[in-house]
Amino acid sequence: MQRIIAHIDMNSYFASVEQQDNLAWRGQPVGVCEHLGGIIIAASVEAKKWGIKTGTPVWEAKRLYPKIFLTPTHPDRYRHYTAKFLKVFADYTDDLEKYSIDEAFLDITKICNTIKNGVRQDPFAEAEAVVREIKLRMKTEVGDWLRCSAGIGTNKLIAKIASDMQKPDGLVVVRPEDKIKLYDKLALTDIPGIGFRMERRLNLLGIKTLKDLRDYPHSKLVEKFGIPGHHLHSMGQLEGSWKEGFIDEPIKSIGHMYTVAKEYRKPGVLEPVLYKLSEMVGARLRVNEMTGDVLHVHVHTLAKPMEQIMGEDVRGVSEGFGRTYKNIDCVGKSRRLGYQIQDGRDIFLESMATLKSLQLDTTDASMYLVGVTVASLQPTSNQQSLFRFENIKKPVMTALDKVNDKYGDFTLARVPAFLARDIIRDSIGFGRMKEFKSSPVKRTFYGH
DNA sequence: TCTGGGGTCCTAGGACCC
DNA sequence: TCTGGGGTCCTAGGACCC
Repeated sequence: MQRIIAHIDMNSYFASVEQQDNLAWRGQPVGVCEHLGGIIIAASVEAKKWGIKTGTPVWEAKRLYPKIFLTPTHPDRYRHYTAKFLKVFADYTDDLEKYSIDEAFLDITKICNTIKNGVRQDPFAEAEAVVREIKLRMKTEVGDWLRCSAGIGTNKLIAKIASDMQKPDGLVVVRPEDKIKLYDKLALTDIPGIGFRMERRLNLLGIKTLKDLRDYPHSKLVEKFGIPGHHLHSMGQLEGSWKEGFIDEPIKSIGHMYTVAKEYRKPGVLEPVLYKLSEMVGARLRVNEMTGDVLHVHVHTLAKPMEQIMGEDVRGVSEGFGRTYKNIDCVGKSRRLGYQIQDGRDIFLESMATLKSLQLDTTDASMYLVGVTVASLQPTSNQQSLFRFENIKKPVMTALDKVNDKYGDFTLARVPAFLARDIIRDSIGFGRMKEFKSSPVKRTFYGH
């Protein structure tokens, strides 16, 4: 049987959902951002025509198109539509992999290899018909303003590359005999898995194009790169990505991070931020019915001036939004706790201990990002007795989760007394969304 | 005016055990 | 008292993805 994989990728997803739910914004430039001092994280098709794209600073977007509609993210709504389109996909195959919030792989091998009236059908023609039907159903059943681009190929790598070739609302079929043509069209970094750093390392070996990579000896790649050398080889052959197979993989870690806005960068700001992040992580652990025993805390400091890294090895230069970032100092520390953790308060106390052990100079106002992650997760169903004081804690947590689920995060919270003042006055900048709109629910905190 | 926040995988090197 | 090598676990951090 000819293996057939489809990759379906939503176009300008967050921005399209905002337009789907807001008629006045349809056909207009819309930008989604975390806060007005940050960057555009999703731009509508109309905004893209004005040169506004993911990664554009908000101030620049306003300069490019002053009347742009700006909105904060609405993760719940994006998840709502994702669940809807995954349900449509599930009508066509059991081998379905949600790859991210806006894209999925479908193994449609079975329904594409059919025999009608004794005649074997062309599996690629069948696949194209199936995906056209899916695209139509997306418009009628999921959201009439939502569009997606699809790619069809013999493996996940080709399907993903194909879906990227025609946007928006595209459909590209790559038959086995078309594979050779891809080598003339694609750059190294068009291959998912090859980024800025890997491209540079390949360039140093004289590998400048995808053809070069295809023709480079497998054994030499392994010699230079180890295990990733095997992945590079199969990417070069367009034979499959580093991840093949359709597995519903369990969640391995849950974390939150937050960038402290410039005007809030002052000594002592990290603790209340860490507290809020810890409670958010705890709430998600409870929703997912997971606990973990590894805690990771990390802090990023301000980017170094470019002149300081001139001539240095470019380690630490990171990529994103098609741009290369300046050097960023990151410190992080993981710790195995020796017990299972779930309660946000416990997470906070442990992460405070970790933060202290990092011995950062907290008078340094340049610290700007703090994150906390719980890893090495396992489902609570596997555990017998979870927590000390479970009989007291559980009803409290359940009640808190219920209220916050209905009225929004931190409507009700247990705040350690020494942080209460900072958080009530919102002197940490965690509530900058109020630049967009005021919350309909009065936020209430009580000391603990 | 000047860069988000959520993840996964992999490696290197140290600790520790046999 | 001194020494070998293999295996495993742990942590820090880089690279990459959307």
